[in-house]
Amino acid sequence: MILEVYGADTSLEHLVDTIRNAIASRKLVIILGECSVDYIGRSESRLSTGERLIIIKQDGAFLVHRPTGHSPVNWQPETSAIEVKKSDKGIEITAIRRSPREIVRVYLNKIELVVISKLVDSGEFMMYLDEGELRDLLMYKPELIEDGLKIIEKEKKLPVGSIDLFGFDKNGRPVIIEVKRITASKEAVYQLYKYVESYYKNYGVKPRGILVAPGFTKSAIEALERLSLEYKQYSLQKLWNLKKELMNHRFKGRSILDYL
Amino acid sequence: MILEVYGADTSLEHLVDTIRNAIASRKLVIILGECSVDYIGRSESRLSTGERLIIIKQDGAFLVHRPTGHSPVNWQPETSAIEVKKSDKGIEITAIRRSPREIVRVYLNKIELVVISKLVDSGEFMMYLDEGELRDLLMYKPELIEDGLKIIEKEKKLPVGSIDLFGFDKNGRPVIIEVKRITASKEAVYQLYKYVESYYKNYGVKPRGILVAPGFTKSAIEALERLSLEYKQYSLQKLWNLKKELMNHRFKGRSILDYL
DNA sequence: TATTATATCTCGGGT
DNA sequence: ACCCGAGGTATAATA
Repeated sequence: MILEVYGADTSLEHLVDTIRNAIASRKLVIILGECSVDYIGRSESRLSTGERLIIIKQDGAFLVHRPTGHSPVNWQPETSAIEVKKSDKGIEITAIRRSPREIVRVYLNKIELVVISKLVDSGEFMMYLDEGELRDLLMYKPELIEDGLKIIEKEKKLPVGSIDLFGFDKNGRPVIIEVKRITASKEAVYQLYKYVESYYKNYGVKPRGILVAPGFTKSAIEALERLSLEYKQYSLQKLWNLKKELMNHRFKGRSILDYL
Repeated sequence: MILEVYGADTSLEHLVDTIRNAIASRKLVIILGECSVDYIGRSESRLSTGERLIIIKQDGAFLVHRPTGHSPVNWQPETSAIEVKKSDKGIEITAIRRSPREIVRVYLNKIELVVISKLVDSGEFMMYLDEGELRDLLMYKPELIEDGLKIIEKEKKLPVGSIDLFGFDKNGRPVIIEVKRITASKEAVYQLYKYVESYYKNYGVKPRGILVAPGFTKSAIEALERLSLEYKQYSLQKLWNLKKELMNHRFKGRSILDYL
């Protein structure tokens, strides 16, 4: 790992050069120092002086972090240019984004530490049980929602959007299913309602609408009852177990999950 | 600014102690090193080995950053405990959150740099022209939406949520206004529709619904027409000028904006 | 490029 | 503690 560390004793000129070169050669830059920050773009903001952590990532992502909180106070998700220049008081860094047109400018008046590095990271990131996977698992085992339910399509397109799962119940009545992976709020209910109405308008048959989630807010249940919609709670644990089971059942060397 | 810097030559035992103490005394910890990361909580993820930047903030916020991208690959917005222990290969850091129950565990097998600091940041952050401010400006100058419009209430509560602006047009017909500060999509239309329907049910009078935004997606305009709703485009620049104007008109030493 | 839906969304404000 | 809505949301998928 490349690693250079500069302290408060380094000359500003040298720091400016160092940071410029680091950005040009797509290195990671970490700065600890006192600064104020201006932002102009989709909105406008101004942050007065304080001690902060500034990070310029190897792809130009730009972050200004205060000492607390998960989120950066100012940032630039992707930059078209990052300008570094010496000002009379310290160093000015400007991170520019082309579309939407946005500018973050940091006025550093005290620099305590600059770290330059180059991280090598080819690690694989795997996330389990996102909404799509839940939907696929429920499609594979619709009896978890209701006995006799047959799912015939996922992500069925309607004029107003696409339905998570679509099928027919044991009486042959069409069923529209909306899946959520966290507690469903009334927003989810309106989403489902929208699909049910749209289906009704398009096909002339009133379908059942079922909201499937690990939990429901009170107002969601009220809305469901008011709109004559149904809901079914599922256990994340059960689906997780189902997934593990399916991962062990392989077909032609691939997990069954790949075929859903 | 407190500042301690430790390189790869520091003993693991000493690093463990240093990091533990830093966390206990609510300091900022920055680590550069090679690690893998596990996460279990609202979802589950696994990240295999690679070089990363780990940040533990003064309030316990925990971030693992890869060399690219705005967002951390793993994180904990707030922690109830952070445990640091020496393992056979390196250092293991576990960030625990109580509610929702979540755990992020980092297995560091190479540590290149540890920085401990304490940032002092009492700077004030001001964001201009968020949705609330736009709404207040439109309330002050409703003719920007329509001539003869009178706004009588903001954030009017309805069973299904609260209306941004409520008033009456020049013919005395009630008007429900939904304000967006970015291009409005069909979601915004459904939100407005929900309010219009709810008002109709509650008061027995069909109100007009106007979506006010700097722009509209094609499907938003389709939905508006289908649902007999109206829309009005505003110029962010115009509102920005109005704001600057109001900032200069002061009353009892305070900006007029404070009274809206 | 624009639009849509999701997110371990986060965060703040309300009840 | 839950619920709700806004966000400079970011991000990935899709048309």
